Amino acid sequence: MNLKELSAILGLSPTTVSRALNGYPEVSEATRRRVLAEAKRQNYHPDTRAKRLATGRAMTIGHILPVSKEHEMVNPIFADFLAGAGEVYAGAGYDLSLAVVRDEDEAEAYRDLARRGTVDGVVLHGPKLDDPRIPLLRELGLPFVVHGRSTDAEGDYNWVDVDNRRAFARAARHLLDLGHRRIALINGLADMDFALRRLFGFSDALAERSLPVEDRWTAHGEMTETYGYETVRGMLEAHDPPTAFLVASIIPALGARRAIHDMGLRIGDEVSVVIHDDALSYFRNEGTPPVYTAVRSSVRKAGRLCADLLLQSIAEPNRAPDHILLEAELSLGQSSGPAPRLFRQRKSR
Amino acid sequence: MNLKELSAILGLSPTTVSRALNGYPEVSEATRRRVLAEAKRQNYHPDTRAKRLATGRAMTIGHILPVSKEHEMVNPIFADFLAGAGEVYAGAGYDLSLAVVRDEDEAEAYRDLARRGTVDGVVLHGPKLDDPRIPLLRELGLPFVVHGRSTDAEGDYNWVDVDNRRAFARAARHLLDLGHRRIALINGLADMDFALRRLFGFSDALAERSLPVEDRWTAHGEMTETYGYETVRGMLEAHDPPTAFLVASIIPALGARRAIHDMGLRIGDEVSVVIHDDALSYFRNEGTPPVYTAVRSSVRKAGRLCADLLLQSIAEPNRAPDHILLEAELSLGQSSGPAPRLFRQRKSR
DNA sequence: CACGTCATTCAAAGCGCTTTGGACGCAACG
DNA sequence: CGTTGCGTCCAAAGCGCTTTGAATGACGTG
Repeated sequence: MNLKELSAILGLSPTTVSRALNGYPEVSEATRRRVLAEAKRQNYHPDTRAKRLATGRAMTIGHILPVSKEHEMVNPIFADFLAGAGEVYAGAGYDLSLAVVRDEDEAEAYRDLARRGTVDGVVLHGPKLDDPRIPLLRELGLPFVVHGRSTDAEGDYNWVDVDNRRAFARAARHLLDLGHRRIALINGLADMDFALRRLFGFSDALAERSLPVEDRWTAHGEMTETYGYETVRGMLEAHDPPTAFLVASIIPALGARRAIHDMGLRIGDEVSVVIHDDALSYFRNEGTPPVYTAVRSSVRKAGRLCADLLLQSIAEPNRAPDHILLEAELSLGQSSGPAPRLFRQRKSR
Repeated sequence: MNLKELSAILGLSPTTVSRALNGYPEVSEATRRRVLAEAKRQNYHPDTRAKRLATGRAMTIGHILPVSKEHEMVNPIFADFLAGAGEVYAGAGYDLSLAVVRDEDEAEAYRDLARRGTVDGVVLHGPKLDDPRIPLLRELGLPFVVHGRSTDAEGDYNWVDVDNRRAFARAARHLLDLGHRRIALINGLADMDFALRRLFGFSDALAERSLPVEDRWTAHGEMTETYGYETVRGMLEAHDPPTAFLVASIIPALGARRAIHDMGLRIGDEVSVVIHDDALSYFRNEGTPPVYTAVRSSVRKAGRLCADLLLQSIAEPNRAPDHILLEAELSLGQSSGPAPRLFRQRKSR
C-alpha cells in the first residue's frame, strides 16, 4: 500500500492525500478526516526512504560510539545516555543511528555522516580539551550538541554538561568538613575535559583550606573496576595513605571498595569514599542511607536534554547556541564519615 | 556533487558512471578507472537516501533496546554487544539503527520497522520463554537473528547463544568438587530464557550428586548490584546460609561481594562465589588469578557473530536458519575455594 | 453581472540514484 | 556480404514521496 494506491482508492490526487496526512492547511477538514480514516483502514504508512529523499531530511540523529583502541573499552554510561536520548527521538519521529568507530577513525566517521546525508545532526560524546571534533563539525555544517564541554575550544556551540567543578568542590568540602586532610582524587582520563574540571573543583576546595593537591594522590585513568582497585590499593599501601577518596564514577568506586576491603579496612569508618554518581540504571546507589555518599547527576536525563536541544537547533538552524548546566546534588550515604582520630597506622597486606 | 554532475564532467551517462562505481561488468576497464579517479578527485559520495530508495534496501540493521518499565533499566551488556555488532556492520557498509522502546511497545516497534522499511533485518535481544517476537518477526518477513534462544518457540530461526546450561553445570560442579553442598543460584529474571537454561544446568549438576534445588537458595531478578546485595544478604542472614553462590552476572556479583563483606565474611575462603562473566569492557575480570572464578563468554564476540549471521541471511534470503552455540570456559579465580570445614556459624549483623 | 478572492484540488516536476531495454559499432562467422 | 554476437554505452522509466504552480468552482463585492 503506497500513496498512489491510497489516493486511487480515495479518488483523490496524491498531492491532496499527502497534504492531508501531513497536516497542511490547504485541505478541507472533511477530506482530511476521510483520508485519515482510509489510511488507518488500509494500514498505510509512508515509506521512510522515499520521504527522506523527497524532503532531504534524514529524520535521524547520529551518535558515534568510539571504542578506545588499547582496551577495546566502551563507555559504560553510553547505554543509559542513549536510553534517555532515544526516548526523545522516538517521541519526535526521529531515528537514532549508531556508528561504532575506533578512536582514530572518528573524524572520518563524522565526515562520512555529513557527506552521505544519513543524519540531520549528531551528539558529540566525551569531549577532550580543545577537542578537534568541534571545529570539524562546524566546518561540516552538521548541527550538533556536545555532552560535556571542551575547554579552550574556540567559538560557541551547544552543550549540556554537569557543573563538574562545583560538584567536585562540594564533594571535597564535604570530606574536608568531616576532618579529612589526606584526600585522593581517582579521576578519569587526563585528556577528558570533565576530568580537568573535576580536578579544578577538587583543587578549589583544597585551596580554600590551604591544602595542596598532591600528585601521588591524584590518579587519572580509564574508569574501570580494575583501575579503581589498583590505584586505591597502591595508595593505601604507601606509608602515608589517604583517609578519603573522591572517585569519579561508581565503577572505579567498586574497585576502590574491593581494595579497601582487601586491605582489611572498613568503608565509611576507616576510609571514606565519595563518588560521582551518573545514576546508571544497573547501579542504583540505593538504600537508606544510600551505599555511597555521592554527587549525583543522571546521565539519562542529560541524554534527554541533549536530544531536546539538538532537535531544537535542527528545527531552527539559525538559533544561537544554547547551554544547559546541570547541578549535581550531594547526597549523604554510608561511605563517608569523620576522619579517623588517630593517624591511621599502616596495616600489612 | 551528485551523479548527474559527475557524469557530465566525465562526458558519460549516469548509467555508466553508476555501473562503474558499483562494479558492474558491462563497463570497460579504462572507463571504470577514469570514473573512479574522477569520483575521488571530486570527492563524490552517493547520497544514501537516494540509493536506499532506488535499491529498496535500507542498508541498515535494527536493534531494539527495550527499557523495562518498572526500573527504567537498561541491559548493561547492551553497549558491549553493540560494539561487537557495530564493527561488523561498519565493515560491510551497513548502518545500525537503535530504537529505544518501552517493554510493552516492543511488538509495535517491530511492526513499525518492517512497515517503514528502515531496516533490512533486526537482532532480537533478551529472548523469553516461547517469545512472541519470534513468530511476529517471521510473520513480518523481516530477517532476524536471536541473541540467545527461546525454549518452546516453534519453528527454526537464526540464533547465537552461549551453552548456558553446560556452563552453569560446569560452574556448579566446580563448587561441588570443592566440597560445597549448600549452593545458591542468583539468577536473572525468571521469564528470560537464559535464566531457565542456567537453572537447568545448575540443577543438572546438583542432581548428579543427588542434591535437591532449594527454593530458598534460588533467586530470580533483574541483574543489578542492589539485587545481588539484597538477595545474598538475605540468604546469609538466614539460619542456614549457603557456603557458595553461583551468580549470573558480574554486576549482581559486585552486590554479592558487598553483602558478604558487610556480614564480615571473606570471599573465596568463608564464602565462595562463581560468576558468569560476559567480559564487559569496563569490568574486566582481571588479575592473576582473576578476581572471580567464572564461566566466561564474551558478549562482544556474540555481537560480532550475530551481525555476521544476520548479514549472511539478508544476502541469501532462502538460506536455512543457522545456529551458533558458544562454549563458556571455566577460569579459576580468587573467589572460590574449598567449603569451610566446620559448619559455619551465623554471625550477627 | 463581471470580477477578484479564497478554498480546494490536481498535474507534473522534482529528490538522486538504479536498472531495464535498447542502440551502436565492431569482430567473427557462415 | 549479411548475420550473429559481444562489448560498451545510453535514454528513460522507475523507486514513493513532496512541493510548485496552476486550475477549478464557490462566493462575495461593486
